[in-house]
This record gives sequence, C-alpha cells and structure tokens, in this order.
Amino acid sequence: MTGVLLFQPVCCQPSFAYIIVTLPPFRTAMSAKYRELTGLNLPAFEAEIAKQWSENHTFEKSIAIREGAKPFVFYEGPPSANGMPGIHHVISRTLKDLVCRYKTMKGFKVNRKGGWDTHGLPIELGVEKELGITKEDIGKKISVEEYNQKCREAVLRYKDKWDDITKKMGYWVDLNDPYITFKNEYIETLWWLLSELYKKGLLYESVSIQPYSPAAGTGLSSHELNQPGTYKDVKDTSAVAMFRAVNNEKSKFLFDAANNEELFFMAWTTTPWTLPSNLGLTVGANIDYVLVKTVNPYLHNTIHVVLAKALLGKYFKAENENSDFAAYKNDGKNLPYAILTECKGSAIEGCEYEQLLPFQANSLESIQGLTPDAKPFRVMVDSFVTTEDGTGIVHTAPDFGADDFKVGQKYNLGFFTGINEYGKLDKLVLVDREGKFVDGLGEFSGRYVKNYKDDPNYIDVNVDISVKLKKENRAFKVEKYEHNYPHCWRTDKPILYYPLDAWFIKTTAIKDRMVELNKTINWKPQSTGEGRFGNWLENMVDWNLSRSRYWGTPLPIWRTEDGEEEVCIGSIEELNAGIRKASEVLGGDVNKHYLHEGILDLHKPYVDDIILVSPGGKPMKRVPDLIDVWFDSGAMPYAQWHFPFENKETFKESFPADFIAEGVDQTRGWFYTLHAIACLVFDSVAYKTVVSNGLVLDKNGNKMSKRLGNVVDPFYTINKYGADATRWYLITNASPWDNLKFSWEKPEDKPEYSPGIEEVQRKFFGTLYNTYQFFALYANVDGFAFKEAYIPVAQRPEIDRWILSSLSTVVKKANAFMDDYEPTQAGRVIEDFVDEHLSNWYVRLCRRRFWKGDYEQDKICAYQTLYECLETVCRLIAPVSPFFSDFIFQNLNAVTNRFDAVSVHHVHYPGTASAESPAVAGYDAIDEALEERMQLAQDASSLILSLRKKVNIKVRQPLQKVLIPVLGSGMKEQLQKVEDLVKAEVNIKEVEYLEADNTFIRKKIKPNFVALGKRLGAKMKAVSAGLAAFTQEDIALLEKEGQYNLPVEGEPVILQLSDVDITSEDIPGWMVAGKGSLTVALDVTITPELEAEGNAREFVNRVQKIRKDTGFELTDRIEVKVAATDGLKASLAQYKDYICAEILADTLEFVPEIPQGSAEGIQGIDINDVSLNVIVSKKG
RNA sequence: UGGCCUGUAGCUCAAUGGUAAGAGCCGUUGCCUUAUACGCAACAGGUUAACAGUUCGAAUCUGUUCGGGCCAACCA
Repeated sequence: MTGVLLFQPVCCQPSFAYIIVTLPPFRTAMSAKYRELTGLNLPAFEAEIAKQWSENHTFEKSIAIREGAKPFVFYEGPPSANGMPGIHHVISRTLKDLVCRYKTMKGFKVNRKGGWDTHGLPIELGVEKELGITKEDIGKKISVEEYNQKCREAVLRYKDKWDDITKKMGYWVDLNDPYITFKNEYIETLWWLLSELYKKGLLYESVSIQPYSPAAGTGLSSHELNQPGTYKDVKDTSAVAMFRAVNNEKSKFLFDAANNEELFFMAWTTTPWTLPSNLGLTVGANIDYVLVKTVNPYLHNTIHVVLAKALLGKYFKAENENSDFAAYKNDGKNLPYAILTECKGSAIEGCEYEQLLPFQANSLESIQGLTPDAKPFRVMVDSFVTTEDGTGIVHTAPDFGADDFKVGQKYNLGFFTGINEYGKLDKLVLVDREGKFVDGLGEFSGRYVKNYKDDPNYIDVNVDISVKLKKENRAFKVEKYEHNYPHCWRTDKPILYYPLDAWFIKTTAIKDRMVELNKTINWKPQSTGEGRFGNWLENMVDWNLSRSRYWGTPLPIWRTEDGEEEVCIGSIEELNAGIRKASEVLGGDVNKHYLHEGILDLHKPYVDDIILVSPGGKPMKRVPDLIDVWFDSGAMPYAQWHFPFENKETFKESFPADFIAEGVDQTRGWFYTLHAIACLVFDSVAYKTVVSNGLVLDKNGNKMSKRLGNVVDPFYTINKYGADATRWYLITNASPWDNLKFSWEKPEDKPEYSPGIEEVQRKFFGTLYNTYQFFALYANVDGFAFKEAYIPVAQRPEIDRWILSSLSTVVKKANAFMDDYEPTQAGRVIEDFVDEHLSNWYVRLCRRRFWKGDYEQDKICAYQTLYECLETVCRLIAPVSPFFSDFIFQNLNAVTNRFDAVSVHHVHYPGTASAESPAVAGYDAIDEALEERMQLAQDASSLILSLRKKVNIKVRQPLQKVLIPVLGSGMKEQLQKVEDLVKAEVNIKEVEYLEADNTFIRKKIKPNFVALGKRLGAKMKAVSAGLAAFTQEDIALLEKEGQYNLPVEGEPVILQLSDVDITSEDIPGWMVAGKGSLTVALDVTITPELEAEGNAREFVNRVQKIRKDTGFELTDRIEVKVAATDGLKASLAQYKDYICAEILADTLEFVPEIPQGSAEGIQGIDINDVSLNVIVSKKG
C-alpha cells in the first residue's frame, strides 16, 4: 500500500457514490511503487483527476503544447442556459469532446471556444410566465426596458448548473471567454452580415402568409403552432363551388364537347369564407380531368362540369353513367352523368372563368388598383394538387394560403393586399384583423368569418355563402366536413392564415450553390445530409427573418414614413455617425440621449428611440422587427470573433470548421443557418464534417419530457456511476446517430439505477481496474519500473508477441474508426480487447509468470508486455473516458516516467506517426498467423472445457490426451505452436494430431457459397445437392486429387478444394466436440496416476484458499500439517515437492489425526469427497 | 399530410446478398481463479413486424402495409 486512505462504507450494501474518500497528494516525489487501489470508485477517481486538471491547467496546456501545429477547427453550438442540462446534452457533448481530445492527441491544435445562446422565444415565454403577464402586457404593465432587463437576467439563470455538468462530465471547452449572443459586439457582427446581404439585394421585405389568431390579434410563430393540442378535429361547412368558364381559344375544345353550353370548373373548399378572395384555380399537370354532363342536385337543371377523373366516384355512382337524363327524379339522388371529353390538367392551364362572388371590394379594378397588370381568374398548374380529396381542382385564394400565395405570385394572379400609404400591408385584405369581412362585400360585409367572440347568436357566414351559391347555380355539393385544423394555443379559437409583413433573406437565389456545397460536406450519418438536409435544400423557400418580439437582435433597417427611403446599418460606428447627423439635420430633441456617448445597448427599446435622417433629409425610424434567433447562432463563426471589426487573422484560421456535432433536431436549425449564412456571405461551407446524433429516449422509446416524468438526471447518473462509465455507455451502446434508449430502472423501494451503465462499469472498467491492480500488485513485489532495456518483441515468448500483435491490430482499427467519426466501433473494439484478450486470456494464462520464479528475462518480458498493453489502452480510451484513463496512466507513468507528460491527454494517440511506443508505432507487431492460431487455441480450450463439463470432470483433474484432426495445410503447424498453452489451460497431458489422410474420422462436406455462388449462378442448387450426396470416399478423393469433376446437367463442373468446406463430423468411440473446421476428441479415462495428481492439485487449491482467507502476504512462507489417510496420503506424498512449491510451504507434515480444538488454526477441507483437517501456519 | 430514420431473443446490440441468425444482460445449473467487481461451460429464449417480389441464395435489395421516432407543416 502506498498510503491511500479509502474508507469503506459502513452500510452493508455498499454504494460507491457515497464513499468518502481522502486521498494524498497525487505525485508524491518519484514514488517507486505503483499505487495500489482498494476499490473501483470512479466518482472518487474523477474528483481527484478533475481537481488536478484545474490546478495544473491541463486543458489549457493541452492546447498550448500544440502551438504552431495544424489547427483542427471545432465550433461549439451554443446551448441556452435558461433551462437545466439534460442527459441528451451529455451525449452530444461527449461526442464533441471525444473528437476534440482525439484530434489533440493526434497532434492538432484544437481550440474550443464556448458560447451561450441568449435570445429567443423560450426565454421570453419563461419571463412572461414568471411575471404572470402576456405579450399584450409588454409596454403597458411593464416597460420594454424592464422586460428586456428581466430577460437578460434570465438567460444565464442556470449557468452554474451548466458549468457544473461541464466540469463533472469532463467536457473540455473554454468557458472563460465565451461568445454571448446578446452582447453588443456579437450583435454588431450580425448587423454587418445583414448589411452585406442588404447590399447584395438578398434582404427584402415582403408579405408572407403566416398563422394568425384573430381572437388574440396576433401572429403566431411556428413554435406556438406546435404546442400540443393546437391541432383539433372540427366540423366545418364545406362547399364544392362551380366556377363558370369563359369561352375562348383555350377552352374551345371543352365548349365544343359541351355543345357550346355553359360549363363549370368544380373546386372544393372547407373555408367558404375565402371564396370572395378567390383569384384562381389550380390543377395538376398530369392529373386526368373529365368534362361531365350532369344535373345540379339542388336546382336539377342540366349542367356541364370539369373535375378530376379519379374523383368521379365521390360525386357519382358508376351505374348512373350514361343513364337516361329524362328518368332523373329531381331529388338530388342518382345523378345521371356522361363523360363528354377527357384531358390532362396541362391542357386546361390558362383557361379563364368568371369571378364567383363579385362585389365592389373584390372587383377587378380593385385588384388591379393594388397589383397593376394582375391577371386573376385563371386556371394554373402546380405540383401540390392531389386527387386525395375534393375535385382535383383547387380553389386558390392567395391571401389565405401559403401554397395559394406562391402559385398566385408565379402566375401574377394579383393580390388583395397592397402597400398602403403607411407602408403597411394589412388594410385591404377582404377580411380584417379582427376576422370579419370588410365593407364592400354586400350582405357579408361586417360579418365574422368564424365565431371568434363566443357569440351565442353567431350565424355562420360560411353557411350563408354556401346557400347563396346553391341558389345561383354555383354549388354542386355542400356538407359538414370534419378535419384537423390548427387553433390558437392561447384563445383556443381557430387560427387563419393571413398576409403579414416580413423581412426575408433570399436564400432561394443561391439554392443551387447551397446544394452543390452541401455535397462536399461529410455527414454522419450520410442519410441525414443527403435525405433530410438535401431534400430540405431542394425545397427551400426564402428565410423568413422577422419576429414580432422584444428580446432579440433588432433588424438594423431605418425607413422614412412614406417608405421611399431606407438604410441598413452595418456597424455601431455607422449608427453613431447617423445619430449625430440626424441631430444636426433635424434639430430639436432628436437623439438627445445618445449624442454624448453614442448608443450603449443595441436592444429594444433604445434602438427604437433613434431617429436617422435619409439622404433626402427626411426622418427615418427603425422597422419594428427583431430577427430569428437562428440567425444569431448561424452567425457564430463570425460573431464569436467580432469579425470583421476584430480578430481578422483568428477568423481566417478558424473558418470553416472541420467538425461540428449536435442533435439531429438541429438539421433545419443550426446546421441550416450555419450553411446558409456561409454560402450567402462567403460562398463557402461552414463545416466540413457534421455529426448529428440521435435523441435520448427513455427505456420504452418515448421522448424524455418533464411532463411525462421520464427524464434522467445527468447529475444523479454521473454522481452515481462516474462520468466515464456514463460516457462509455452512451458512446458504445449504439451509434450516436441512432436514438438511444437509455436503460433506467425505478424499483419501488430502492434507488433508481441504470443496468446498462452498471454493466459497462462492471465489465469494462472493472476488468481494466483488475488488470491494473494485478499488475501493480506484482510489479511492486518485483520492483518493476521499466528500467531495463526494451526487449525486442521478436525475442519475447509467443503469448507476449500475440497480445502485442492484438494490441497493434486494435490500435490500427481504433485509429481508422476514430478518423471516420465512428467512436462506437472504436470503443467496442477496445472493449473486446481488454475483456477477451488482455484480461481473460493473456493475464489469465500468464499469471504464473508474474509470481513464479526469479526476476529475469521471461518475467521482465511479461511485465514489459503487460505494462505496454495497459499504457496503450489508457491512451486509446482517453478520448471517451478521460478521467479513468488519465488516472491509470498517471499511476503507471509516475513510476516509469516513460512519458514526459503530466496527463494522458498531452501524449500522442497510439498509432500516431511520432508515437513513443516502439511496438505499435507502425503496426509492425501485427502477426496475423499468430492471432489466428491463438484463436485456435482459445477455441480448442473452450471445446475441451465443454467436453469436461459433459462428463463432469473438473479442470483440476488432469487428463491424458486430446485428439485433434488436422485439415488442410498448415493447421498442424499452427496448432503445435500453441499446444502448450492449451494443455496448461485445460489440464491435459498430450495432444495427438490425426493427419488428413486417416480413415478414422467421418467427414462432412459443404459448398463454399461465397466462392461458388458467383461462378455457378443458377447451377448452385445442383452442385449443392451433388455435394450433399458425397460419400466418405468422394471426399477422400477430392482431398487427395485437390479437385473433383462433378457433372451438372451434362456439363462438367471442376471443384477445387477452396470451393468446399470440409469438416470432421465424428470420431467413433471418442467424446467429440467441434466448431467450424476445428474438432477435438477427449480421452476421459482417469488412471490411478492421474487421480493422484488430481488430488494433489485439489489440495493445493484448498491451501491457497486458506492462505488468502487468513490474510497471508503473497510472499509469506508457511508450514502445513495434514491429517491425510490411505490413498489420499499416498497422492499427496507423491506430489509433495510440487505441493510445497505451489503453496510456498517449507514443510508438509503428515500426522495421523488432528482433533478439533487441539491447536490454533485448524481448518476442515474436502478433497474429492474425502474430509480431513489441516493446520496452516505462517513460518517464524 | 409529407420527408427522413427505424423495427432482429424478455432487455441492449451484432451479422461485406452466401445457407444451422450471433454476443452481452436477466433466469437456472455447474466450473475456474495466490485478480473480492472478470470469466468459462450448459440450459432456456427467434416465423428477423407482416405480405409480396428480385435472386441459385434475402435479416440484408425492391414494393406495399403496420408500428415507433424526428423534422416540417396549410393540404383545397
């Protein structure tokens, strides 16, 4: 022991999280001993390492020591600190951290500037809730100034918690000098970017159709629309309206077919109140339409209508086709109909029709007064039309639908909305902002389009419109229709889509370039980039930048009242110059508060106070909009450095990023805005590689939410299991981009726990801990400190060369996987190595080498080999498991000083060109044949153990021999080299090989499908059947000749040995087991000789247990008295020397009997069902 | 509603289109251990969500359906 004090818990069920630990200073002067541990207590180790990191500035140094090296650029996506960190933050930050640590170890310089996202709706809504106010109260009950001050205070409310989790989880990021989006410098860069866009003509104001709540009198953000419960099933009056076609050149073919009688286009709507605003009809280019002669089901007159062929069945019964019109009973049922002609939608594009509901307010003059040259009332073609519902012809009202607006613009249908004298757009819509019809719409003027006021006497205007249409021969079908419709989350009233002003970035102008540049980005997983993101880019619309809120980045555009002149401000300096100039030109009190020091805060309400002056000498006020917070975060590559006002060089070095990572939910958020701004302003990608990780779900696959109470607290998890076990679990359990079902159990009366993390802790960290502990124990006994010269690998024993070969293979794979951003695969490979190869084969088989014999060549080989494995594993796992790896690494390095480094995070990753470790540097220790034959040895051992189990013979009982048939060339040589290992492991005296040409074994033959399949194709089945019919003689012939002619359908097929798999099936008269091409047969006869040796080994085992239970030191010599009789006595006597050597006994004395209580330390033992007493005492 | 992802043992995950679909966890039974947290062996557990297709051969490729997730939402 080296002075470590670890107090074990007093309670009977130890929980490592609560062990109180007091540890001495870490690197006590050149200690000669490896620190021996008293338990795997990850949280305690981590606390110790964390303390050391902060004292030694280990993180800062890890960057400083790479000064001058090639940079690896990483961008931190800013979290919002107004909420608590969750377990999903831990996974994405682990991902970021491990890549950055890996790249650092690979020799790059990796700066990690932290940041905070501080604007946005969630913060405002949080403050509103806290103050008990709504948006309408801002500026009334509370001033904008106070409100924004509250927001500013709220944004970093949980910063302490975030800092805490950052530290505890071991996320290395620079939080001393983070970028903060609400700071003036940050906003100034945003303004600069916006002004660049403005100069390029990519920033413009336009109308957009947005969700609007007439009841609340406000537009709604998509965020608000996505609140749970906003979409409700409601019943509305729907109408199929008939639009009377105009007979002209385009429509002539229809009129010809209709005998020049009047004909109608039929269109369905669930919102009849939009019909007065109708400006067009939209059809699908490739949809088939028919002209039908039928009757009006309400007025019973004969009519001609056009609709989609696929939807005929919705309105007509097939048996009434071509039925007698005279037989129609004027009851609206069994409408007779006849198809007169048929055409594609593209054929009726451009047809004109008469306005359905003409009034004064929606007259053509009115429309053209607002939108000159508009050509409304036409049939258009667009891809959004389907034949799922309605008639296949879509009523199009550009004011009240985004699709309608888009297609209307494309065809210049016109618009009821124009810019009025105040530069506002809302006055002339046929429905006002309260949700009622404007004047000039006849009997409908002044009526609410929906019941927004909870008026019990409300009469549905949709019904009245429908009735009017029925009477005028303009309705074909009117009915109640149930559908899913969005509602305002605040008032519960239906929303409507309404034209509102907004500022846009014309991303569509560079769509092709964005698509092109996206193809150069390495997406993990690829499908997110090609599918989700790629499709999103293909279907991109202009970026709506406007937000009508208070706490955010103001849009820096000032405009004169008449809208004639405007400026876009690109810097604080420019604004301050404008402030002074306006004051001079306009005089009076203009900007008087800002003249002295200039503007101090770029937020509302201050920016809104400022009046600028236009070139024409008119006052200009700022437009009221704030910008989308996504612009804030998308601009971080520039704004984090206050580019271009400062840090031009730094920026140049750190753009674009080599790597970013966030959750897949950011695809259309941060990933998009980063890409868009970089493409728009710099014609570049913003990042070269992006990893989008999946969500963390609860164990039932549900999203974690506070509402469901299924969130996993990352603090609890990390405190209980340690960050390393948590990180390792998160990374290795599933690929980062798959959703992770977090294993979590909440038993009734026990603390909650995670079986998944516990397994990782036990299996991986437990094994590694044990391996280190084993090494430290014996290395301390022997004083191994890697002082001897490095023994060339070629001169070491087979098993050492094997584990070093395996290690090199793992190093190679880990590098490849890490380079490919596949940490899950890297972790799994390392995990397998530690568990299966290092611990359960190498150490297991080599144990004796560490405690037997003198300190000479073989022992030093063993120590050097095991040391190198441990050291290399620490370096391999350092990115994922930063604490424990550093802990073990330092414990090792403190004795050997092989690395001149205070932390594993300062050394190079194994396999890096300049690696210090000779054995793995160039992977030249890799010996595939060696790894292959060791696999054979492991398989053979496992087979023999299973045979022993079958006949119930313990491993301690030696057996005489196994028989192994060898097939093919080289197998015998391979096996012979590992024969001794197998014999020792399974306690067998000899191995006998059966050569291939023996006639003793029954063999089985099977086609090698991989080799034969491609060559034979369809003949495969016949060959397969042919081989199944092979006799033992056929197989022997093939083996002897090396080939075989098997005719199939008259044609010869030459089979080579490599075309088939031959395995031994059975050896008559032996216990046999097999796996693949390996078969073993075991001789289970126990001769008296073997039995005696078995007894001796049994006895050794019992005494060793006594030594351990009694608490003797490993090196204590002992004296043993045993009361053995007859056969047992003979066995023990025969192997006396062997026994004494094994148990470090100086004397082994046989006595007739040891009565209970006759002396100290009497122990009863049991050897092969014989009971006897022994006395084991320490000598001296 | 659309786009993308996903569905393999009770649970978590594997399986270059190649023929008994494998591990680990959980349960039961033995065993090994001078490494108290490892493991070994055995038992148990599967119509690879369903259906159809392509192929000599499909968990894997294609289509349809169903379930789960994310994102985007306006479907007339």
